[in-house]
Amino acid sequence: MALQLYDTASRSVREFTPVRPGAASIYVCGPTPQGPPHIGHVRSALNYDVLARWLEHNGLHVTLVRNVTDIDDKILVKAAAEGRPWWEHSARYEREFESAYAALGCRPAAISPRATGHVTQMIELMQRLIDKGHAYAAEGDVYFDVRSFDAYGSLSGQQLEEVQQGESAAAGKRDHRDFTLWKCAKPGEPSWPTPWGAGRPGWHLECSVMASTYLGAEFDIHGGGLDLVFPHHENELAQSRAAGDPFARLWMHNGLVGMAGEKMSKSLGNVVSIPAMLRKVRAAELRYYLIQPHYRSFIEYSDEALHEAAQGYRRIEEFLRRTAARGEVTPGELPREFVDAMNDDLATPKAFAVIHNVVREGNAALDAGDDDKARQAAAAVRGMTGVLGIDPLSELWAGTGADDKARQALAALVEAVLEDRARARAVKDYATADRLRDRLLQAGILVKDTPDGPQWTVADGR
RNA sequence: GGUGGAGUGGCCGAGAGGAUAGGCAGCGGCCUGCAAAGCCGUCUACACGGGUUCGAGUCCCGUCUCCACCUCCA
Repeated sequence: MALQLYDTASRSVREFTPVRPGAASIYVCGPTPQGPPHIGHVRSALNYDVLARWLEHNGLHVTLVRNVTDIDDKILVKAAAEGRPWWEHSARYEREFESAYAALGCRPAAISPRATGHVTQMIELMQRLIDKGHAYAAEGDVYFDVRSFDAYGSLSGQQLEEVQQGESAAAGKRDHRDFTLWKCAKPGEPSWPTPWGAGRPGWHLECSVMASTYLGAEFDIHGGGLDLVFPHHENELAQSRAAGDPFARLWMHNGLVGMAGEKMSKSLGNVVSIPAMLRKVRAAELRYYLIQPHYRSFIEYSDEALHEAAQGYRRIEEFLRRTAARGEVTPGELPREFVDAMNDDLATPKAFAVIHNVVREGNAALDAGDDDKARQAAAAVRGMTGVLGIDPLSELWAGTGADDKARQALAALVEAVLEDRARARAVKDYATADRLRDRLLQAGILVKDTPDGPQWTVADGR
């Protein structure tokens, strides 16, 4: 079965067929870095990271572009309030987004272009739209004429007549639903020269321009959060199509993350920061939590659910560690059911069920002493978790490598204590054995006896 | 007012006309010096009211509740 994806525009699941055979081009709406990222932003990035990994696993050369809208009203307002330049403000939070993505194993995009670096292309697009009668300049602003484009509303299913008052009414607008392509410069605000006067980009224009600059006039997938369908993506689509570009073939929208019945958002202030999350669970566990539910479903954040996810991850991790203790485990082939699940609109919940089934079979094999079967299961688990970016034995999550001198020293000390304990246990001196184990525990070292001898980990206290 | 989506067992979360999802937690058992892990077994479901059908979480109609978007948002 080939990959099927849900397409917002056609409201149906469609087979993915790339514009250019062997390659996949994806444009994802990234952040407007006006403040620190929260888990909703990261969820979005993670969903497309999983998509990209899956496409690559299927042999496609993936080009993923995630933009940064580095100028907008709020950035200007907040920067001014802090008495800092707008570009410093957005650059600072852009770095926070990038590091949050990286912390969760989200691989970098092919490029993360900034809106302000593409003003030349914006001017070109506006000129094309004006030439075709789809846009007009008025009092220094440039607007898109929504009534000139019949398909306006097709992506989101909005009927033009029913759309309520959009952006704040402006003097030069012909119709209150027309949206702003370019904003006239105001005193003290940054601006760039254009044939229609100095100003700065409106929202929407930057994405049309950056998508076509890097991916071409027609590309495979445009993604973003569900809250961007209208008006942002509707407007992008209108601009690009009206200008004559075929634009995205398929539109994907990820579900949002909520708290206490409301969506998490900067404006509501009910956000959970990434560093705060990473004090509760490890990065791989947070990633597991965010990608296990289907990407289109709404996640109602809760500590309990987060910890359950962490438990689930640890179960997989335990199994792999246990098996690896008996011999090297390398990533192997993916079970058919896993492949089918992923091809079915990235059905990660089913994919996770497959992983856990194989883990259980592998654990049973270990208990039965069937190491070959266990190793096979572990190989499959590494393969599956690898594609999802949560392989506990991967370099990314396995912890510091053997090159870490402090860790080596720690290992030597712990092993020495464990040897003493083993001697005590051998003569059934359990009082001494337990005292040694408790001493390690006090130092943060958790010891577990397994059929393969004692295993120790640095307890994370979670 | 318009548009889209959701209500599943203690919790999370799939599925979809005749079903062992999976995880976490609970209970019983095995294993274990203890602990942990693991294995086996097991209890709580499908918002409500009608209807279609031999048979409905699954289809149809109605009701209720919740969420998102139409203002910045991933």
